[in-house]
Amino acid sequence: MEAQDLKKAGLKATLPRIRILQILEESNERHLSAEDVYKTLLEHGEEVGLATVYRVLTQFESAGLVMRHNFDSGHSVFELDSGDHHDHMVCLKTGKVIEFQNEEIEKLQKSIAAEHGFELVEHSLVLYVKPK
Amino acid sequence: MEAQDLKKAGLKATLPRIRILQILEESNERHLSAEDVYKTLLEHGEEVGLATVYRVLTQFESAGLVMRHNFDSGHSVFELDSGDHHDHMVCLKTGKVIEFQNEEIEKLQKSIAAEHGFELVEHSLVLYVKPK
DNA sequence: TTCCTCAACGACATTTATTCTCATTTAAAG
DNA sequence: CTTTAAATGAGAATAAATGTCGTTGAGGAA
Repeated sequence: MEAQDLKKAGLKATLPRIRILQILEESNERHLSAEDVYKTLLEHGEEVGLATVYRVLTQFESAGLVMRHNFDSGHSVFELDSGDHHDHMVCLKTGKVIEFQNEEIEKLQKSIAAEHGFELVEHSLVLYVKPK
Repeated sequence: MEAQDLKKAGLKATLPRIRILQILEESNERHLSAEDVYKTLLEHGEEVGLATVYRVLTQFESAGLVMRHNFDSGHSVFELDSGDHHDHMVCLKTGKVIEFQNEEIEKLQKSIAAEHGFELVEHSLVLYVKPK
């Protein structure tokens, strides 16, 4: 039923878009770079250009289907936007990414922004951790 | 007295390093990209290569003299490490960067990491805000 | 279903941020 | 002042991402 999701998001249901959406859904990793997606397409024998992957991921971001993260790696990674907001913890040893939620931190952020006369639009919180 | 700071950090006190340190200290902006530093050098008529600017900033980071941030802009910015830890708030309208500290958020982060069996090494928290 | 049109695509050139290479220069120890 | 390893400048090289442009195809119209 992916084609419908695309139409709802205002995007024509083209083959590259459907395939990329599938990869994001079915991948073991929740966080994929454009290159990751591209390589997976190639492995599946799909004929999709790298430029298209970048274009489509950016469109998905605008459409609210995926979220883009810039951890400290110098390139973007994307994950399906499941609606539930969460932050990330990256293990410096293994590179593993763990997601977490904390209502209290969210509240504090809003009040900090407000204290400075701003409204919080979004935020990025990444904890870099190592095994104890 | 910058030369001494460099020696203390284990770096030879070369002209490019001294100049770059000065620029970081004297700039109006606390957060400068490598390009920003390079342009400032050119304006001052200094003959320093761009590659050197990148090298020196990376060395400064390793030596703990500066901190590197990767906001959402696709390139790194650097600020002098004054020792006092703080997080950042970026205004989406003006691009202005405001610094803040919040002890409570810090504590929560540590306990979240601990809950997952990790030790917090460092973190990156950026609030993207707009004027109210 | 077939046709038509514009959005989307693939291939590849280009840009941007950054790093690498290597011949030359320089800080600072002797 | 000499020596020498470390640092530098110039420019080539790389990686991530975007732009260009001729071709293709999704999906509404006929």
